[in-house]
Amino acid sequence: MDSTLAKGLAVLEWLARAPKACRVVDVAQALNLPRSNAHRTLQTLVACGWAVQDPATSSYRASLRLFELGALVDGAVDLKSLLHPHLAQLAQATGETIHLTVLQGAEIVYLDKFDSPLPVAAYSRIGGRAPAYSVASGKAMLAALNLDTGALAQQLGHVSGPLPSHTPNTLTTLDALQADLQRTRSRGWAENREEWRLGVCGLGAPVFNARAEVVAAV
Amino acid sequence: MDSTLAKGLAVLEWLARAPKACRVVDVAQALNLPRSNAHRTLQTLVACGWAVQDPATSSYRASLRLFELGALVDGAVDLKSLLHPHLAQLAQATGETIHLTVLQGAEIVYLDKFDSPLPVAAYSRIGGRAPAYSVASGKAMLAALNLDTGALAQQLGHVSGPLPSHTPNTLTTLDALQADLQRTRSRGWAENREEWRLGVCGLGAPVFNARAEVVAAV
DNA sequence: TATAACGTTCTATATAGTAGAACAACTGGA
DNA sequence: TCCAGTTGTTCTACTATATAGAACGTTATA
Repeated sequence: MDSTLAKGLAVLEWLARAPKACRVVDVAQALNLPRSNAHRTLQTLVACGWAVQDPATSSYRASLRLFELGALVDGAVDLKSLLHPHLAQLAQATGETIHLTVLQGAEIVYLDKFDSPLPVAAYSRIGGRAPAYSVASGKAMLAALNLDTGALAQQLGHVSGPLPSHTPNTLTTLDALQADLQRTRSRGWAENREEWRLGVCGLGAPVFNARAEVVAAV
Repeated sequence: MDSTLAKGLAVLEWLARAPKACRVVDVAQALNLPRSNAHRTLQTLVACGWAVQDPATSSYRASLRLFELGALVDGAVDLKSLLHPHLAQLAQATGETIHLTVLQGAEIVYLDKFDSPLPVAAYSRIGGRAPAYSVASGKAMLAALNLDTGALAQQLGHVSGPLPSHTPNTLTTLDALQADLQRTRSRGWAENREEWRLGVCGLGAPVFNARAEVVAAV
């Protein structure tokens, strides 16, 4: 394991997640590095075009390279551009907020989004995450995977005890979740009745690829 | 300069740009690395969550982390703070005055500005406005919008007669403007040859968001 | 004006990555 | 079925390279 590379990636991620430009000391403190070390790592990121340094304040930000390459990541792009017009149509026809998500372990990641013209609290963001077992799209994918309880626990990284509760409606046991996933399979779509955010309900349906594998959800 | 980090970033970029999953030899050949070296770098990327390895073929792909962080860069900060360091760099590299503007109907608004060290008449200030059809950044955005003459007239709030003239060089007819916008599109950038203030020329380029919509100009 | 904080540079040291070989698993022909 | 070639992964000696700490000069702060 290249520790220098790991350190550089950690710095890059820190820069990307920082709400504003970071100075050398900020990075050094956040990642427990000597100042000289953080400085050299940042300079390397700048030299390689992954970060930019403000000449005035000499503070650093993630560059647009991250955004540029992120947009290129295969699968995300294909799926997204493929489904975009269909989702646009769906959004227009229903007037509801439409999400396109993929499953990543215990969480879903929002790939694409169409905001409803109705005034609804925006709790999601493209690139954002949410627990798969508490949102409709996540449950649609979990249901389509058709896992037994052991595999389901592994998928969610669950060891023991109740699942974290986000609202009074959250399903907090694997048994309750499995029953819900069973209903989802027989019904054909997933439901979220304020299990993640109070006041927010949703319907979810899985998206399959040519080999009938779940690749996303709407 | 951390060569290990630079190498790792190069591998990551290669993965992101690759149309399909890459094997160790692919990466090794592409970047002129020993196989063992490429292998360790890829393993580090996987361990840090920036790449995923297909268990079946043992080939590698960029993970969604790039997409996730890229979206963060795009959405978390406003246009001005996002572009500020890049514009600072551009200002320093060129020694010219740099403007960041957005289109508001018939006018552009200056969002950000870097003054040239050269003695140039300061005709603009942040928050100030100028007629879109007479400055380079405005024409860059108008060109990117790709409007027909009717829509262009509406955008500019134009009813009839010649457009207001600011210098002898100002384009005063919609036809002349349309021809200039057509040249702008094919050329890729906009030019202002003393059309707004005598003695002041400029180049303009549009700034697009993730959905390829014009959001600003430089 | 004095002091602290910070960005950057420098250097001795040892850690950590490098390159090459070796091994095992797999592929495709003959 | 056997053999040769390709590839993923592991191992090892070597040294190049990142590290940590101090030092320097500059910029904020009291």
